[in-house]
Amino acid sequence: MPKKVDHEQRREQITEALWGIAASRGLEAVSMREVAAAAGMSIGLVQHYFASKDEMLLYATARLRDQLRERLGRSLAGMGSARPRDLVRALLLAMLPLDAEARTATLVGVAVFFRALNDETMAARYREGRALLSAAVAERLEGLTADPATAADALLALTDGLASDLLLGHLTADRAISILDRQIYQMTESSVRLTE
Amino acid sequence: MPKKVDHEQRREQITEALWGIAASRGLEAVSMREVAAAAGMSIGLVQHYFASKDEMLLYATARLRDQLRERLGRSLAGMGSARPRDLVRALLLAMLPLDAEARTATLVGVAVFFRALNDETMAARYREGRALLSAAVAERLEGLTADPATAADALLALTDGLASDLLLGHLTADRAISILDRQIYQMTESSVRLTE
DNA sequence: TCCTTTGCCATACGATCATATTGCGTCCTT
DNA sequence: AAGGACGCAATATGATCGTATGGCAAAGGA
Repeated sequence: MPKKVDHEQRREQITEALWGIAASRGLEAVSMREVAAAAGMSIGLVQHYFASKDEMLLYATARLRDQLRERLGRSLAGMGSARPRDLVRALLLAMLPLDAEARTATLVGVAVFFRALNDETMAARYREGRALLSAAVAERLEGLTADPATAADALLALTDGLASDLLLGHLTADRAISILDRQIYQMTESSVRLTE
Repeated sequence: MPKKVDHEQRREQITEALWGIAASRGLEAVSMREVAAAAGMSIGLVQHYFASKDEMLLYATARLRDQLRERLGRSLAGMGSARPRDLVRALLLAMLPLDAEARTATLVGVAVFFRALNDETMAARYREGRALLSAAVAERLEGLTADPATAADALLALTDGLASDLLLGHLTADRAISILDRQIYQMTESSVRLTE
């Protein structure tokens, strides 16, 4: 067998170029030519590692999910003994575009969401990930509120909305975090009130 | 002067065709050719009423804002004497994709939001409308909660998130409404508790 | 009645896209 | 060392895009 090249590494390299374009100029600006140029490759090379643009996008979104999982894991790491309420807070904060990396990820995520609206395959994948996320939050709300599943959906919806406002600059980071904190507090607080 | 044609009506007709395409196949599927075909016109005719695609999109988004305003007004009509809490509820419900017309409007709105992420002109327009909306909600929360402006932003963010979940089918209409109701209740209720 | 203005259409143009094709070094295997 | 598989590039192909252009029918003021 001839020259050995790490396919996975190449694919990842291409994917990062793709994310850069998607974050700065939108997913609609992503073309084979642009990606190749951003990755410093020829178009043919990109084609060599991804048979089609769809395959490339599919791979990129799968890696995005991996990255979110990593981010969430990192966020929870080292606070295993914290109160469940703080774990929920960490999870939700990790989903907000509060630093450059998270902003890129969020922008790409929005682009994927947008495409999913007219692509049932992507929509199914999106719903699946969403359900997992909802379950993860609900799990940590167990005992803190009367209806953890509903509370989790509400918190996730709020987080999504806050993320949109942050992306557009309608809210500042401080303000978004403050809103989220207040909400988490109210939800867990009121349940205590209800169950007393 | 020669033949008289209602320009505004033509433009509106074209705009509705554009919305149909944007709602069913995304804003990226909107092209002069597609719009012309959907409106049953020639490409040249569309060009005759909109000098460029950008001008067409600009008009379409402006009309979208008008339509939202109408919808909100309609929703508030006839309940002038209702409790402020119910007015807020009506406002927020009117922003959710709960019927076909609202779904189309929401889809187009998402498409506009998405484009605004990489288009500062559109972003500015979006933020402006958002601020107006936030003020309208906050105004009706006056006296019901400690910090009406923040509460309004929180409710709008939640509504946006719920709308996304509804579009993708992650939440049912009943569930989204229930979450929104609970949130409105908690916000006004808890403030009473805080201010007592 | 004629002529200018307008509504409208058909088509052309250049750019950009995804993708297919072709070719050439280069390295591993035998 | 020879040959085939692979990494990679250059270019061709056909589709689709926004927009420009030229022409024709009709209508209303002169």
